Amino acid sequence: MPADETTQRPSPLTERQEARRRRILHASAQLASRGGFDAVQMREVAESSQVALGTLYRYFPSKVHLLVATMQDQLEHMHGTLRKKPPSGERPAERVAETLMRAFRALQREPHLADAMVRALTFADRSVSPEVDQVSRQTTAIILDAMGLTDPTPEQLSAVRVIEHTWHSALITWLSGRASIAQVRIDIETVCRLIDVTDPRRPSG
Amino acid sequence: MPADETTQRPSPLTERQEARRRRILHASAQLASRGGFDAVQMREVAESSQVALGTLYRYFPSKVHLLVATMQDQLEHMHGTLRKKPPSGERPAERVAETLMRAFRALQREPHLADAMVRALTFADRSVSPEVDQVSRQTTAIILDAMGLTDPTPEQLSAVRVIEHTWHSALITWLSGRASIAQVRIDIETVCRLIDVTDPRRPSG
DNA sequence: CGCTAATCTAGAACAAGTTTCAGACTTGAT
DNA sequence: ATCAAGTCTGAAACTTGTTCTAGATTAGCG
Repeated sequence: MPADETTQRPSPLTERQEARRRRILHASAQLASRGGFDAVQMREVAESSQVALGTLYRYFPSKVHLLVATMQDQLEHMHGTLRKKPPSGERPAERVAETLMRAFRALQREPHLADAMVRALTFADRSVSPEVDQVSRQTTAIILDAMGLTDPTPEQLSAVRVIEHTWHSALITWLSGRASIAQVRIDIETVCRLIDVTDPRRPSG
Repeated sequence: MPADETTQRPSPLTERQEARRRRILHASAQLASRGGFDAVQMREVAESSQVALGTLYRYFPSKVHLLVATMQDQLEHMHGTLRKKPPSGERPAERVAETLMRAFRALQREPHLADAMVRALTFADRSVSPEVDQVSRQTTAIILDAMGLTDPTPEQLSAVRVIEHTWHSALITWLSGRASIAQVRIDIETVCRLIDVTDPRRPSG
């Protein structure tokens, strides 16, 4: 597969560039933690990461790109954390619900950061598709991990996609104050039933 | 229930005010149809609806408010259209999937308008909660209509919420070019299986 | 009709995302 | 060490959402 402009691998960064990138992502997460999406102001990110505004834009071509990259960063971290303590439920549906609720609790500890990342993710337009896709793949991996599957059927993949849809949208309703934590939990548990329905070992699946 | 500031009924508008409001919503939908969220620029909306910018902001306190109101408007219209030709499937799950696919086809005819409305809806923050809630209630009504239910159980309501989550999020993935029309259809059909699972007439529900 | 409060208009001003540019600094190759 | 190409900086400019102001218009009322 030839590398087109949306797939090309980033040319390797020098040490200083890598350091700049990390400073930027750190500043972004820090500002987001304080006041959510609106508090991440590009001039402030540039200033607190000691980088010129133009440079910030060279690394991340828009605020949404920056916040989606911040999310990638946090997700990787979370996937690592989740791996250490695998979910304890017996049935796959239980394990997935447990995993998502654990992630949800982590987000509740930094609601502003969650706000910034999730809003950026759903507001992203086509120019951010590759990055958003990457986040989606990572999320899929987390869910499949929890299910204990390495070789899902197309039906199961569809169920996983629906779970991801529900996860994102439920987060948004919670973040905008239209749903309680309890309601998010119920919705997650409800959608996880699809895992049972699409389990090929089930007779009626 | 006392009317607080978020619930208070709007004082009745004069005829000219009603006309202004309609002109604004019309201009908003028109610009959105051309170029989506970005093409709805407040100065342009004001100009093409022959209203001063300040007046536009008096009617709709932000661009997101305006677009969510535009969505309310379109949804009402769609609910009316859908009522005329009720879905033909036998099982509730089929009828809901059919209804949503019909709505989806309508959106495909105006993808830019869909983009503007859906992006506004998911980007809306707490200040728009009442309006977004209204849209959500309207969507719930459409789905319950299709199910043929007037008295849903809490479990069924949860399934409906999950269907709405999937609907919004699947639309977003389609609008941002990350999912095909076929994939949206599959996701809708998949999530609609929850209707069977939560049907109280089923033994294992 | 004539008054008062509310509403509307035009336009300036402000805020934050984004772009641009000239000049200084790094990097990599020779 | 030196040169060319690429990168970074600081600052200004531009765009679009939002706010503000002063004056004109309108609506409701006696």
